[in-house]
Amino acid sequence: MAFMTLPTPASVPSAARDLPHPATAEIRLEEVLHALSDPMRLIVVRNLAAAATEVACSEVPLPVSKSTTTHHFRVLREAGVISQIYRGTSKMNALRRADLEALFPGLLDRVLDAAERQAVRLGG
Amino acid sequence: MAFMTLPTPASVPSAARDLPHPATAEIRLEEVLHALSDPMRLIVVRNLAAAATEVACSEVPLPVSKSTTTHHFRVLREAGVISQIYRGTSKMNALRRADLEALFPGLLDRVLDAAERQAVRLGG
DNA sequence: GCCGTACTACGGTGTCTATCGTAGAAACCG
DNA sequence: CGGTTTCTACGATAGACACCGTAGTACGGC
Repeated sequence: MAFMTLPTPASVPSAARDLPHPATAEIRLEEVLHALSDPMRLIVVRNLAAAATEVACSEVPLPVSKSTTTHHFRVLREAGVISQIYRGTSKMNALRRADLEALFPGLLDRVLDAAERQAVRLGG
Repeated sequence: MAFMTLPTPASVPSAARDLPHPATAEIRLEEVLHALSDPMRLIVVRNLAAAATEVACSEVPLPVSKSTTTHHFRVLREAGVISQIYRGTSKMNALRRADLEALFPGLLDRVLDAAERQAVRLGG
């Protein structure tokens, strides 16, 4: 079993672990809405929308445990709302803005605006 | 207890059974999104949006039982998405367009458009 | 090689929910 | 009044889900 010390051939990408993302055509409106209907996940999405660059999971403070945070990020990824890639020990997250815009024009922006308005309305 | 046969004074509305609706300020984005994230309820909302007038529960054909249909209409009402009033033996339903538009401008229209696009995309 | 950081997988728990069938209330029609 | 239609309330069930803690993996730095 000599492959254990192989010098990482070109066919093997740098990231050992690949995360499954739905293709754009596989994204379903019901699942997107469900993903966005949880308060914790809405916080995550608003944070990602406000950030200029990609954001690590740990950079989004949620009032739940680490494992629950992981769970919410996975729900968002599996619904097609965010993309995730490993970068070092971190997992970077970004909104799939272009994909969502192509499928559901204006939807994400309206949800973000609605969330902002509600946040202001309820104790800004 | 003479009120049993009172001739319906002005203070008593014609409908004996009153349905609880959330006030506009009580409507929450998370609950609206959750209400819209179910396929059956999305069918209902699209039907109501397409109809010119108010629609009875029985006029929206869903592939589920009668009691399940009742359940879905109640979820939509309690989330603030629709209004319901009894009219004879029927219960009439209508979208709370103005309330939703005031709270979350453009949201409902974007969801309806997204649902339409997805329906076309997935088997016209 | 060892340690710290970041995230995950697993197993468990309590709650919610989508579904059904049955039985029944409320209003209209004859 | 009796029958029909429309919707509901109840009880039950199976599955989903939000949450936790523990244990473990992968990576980077020393």
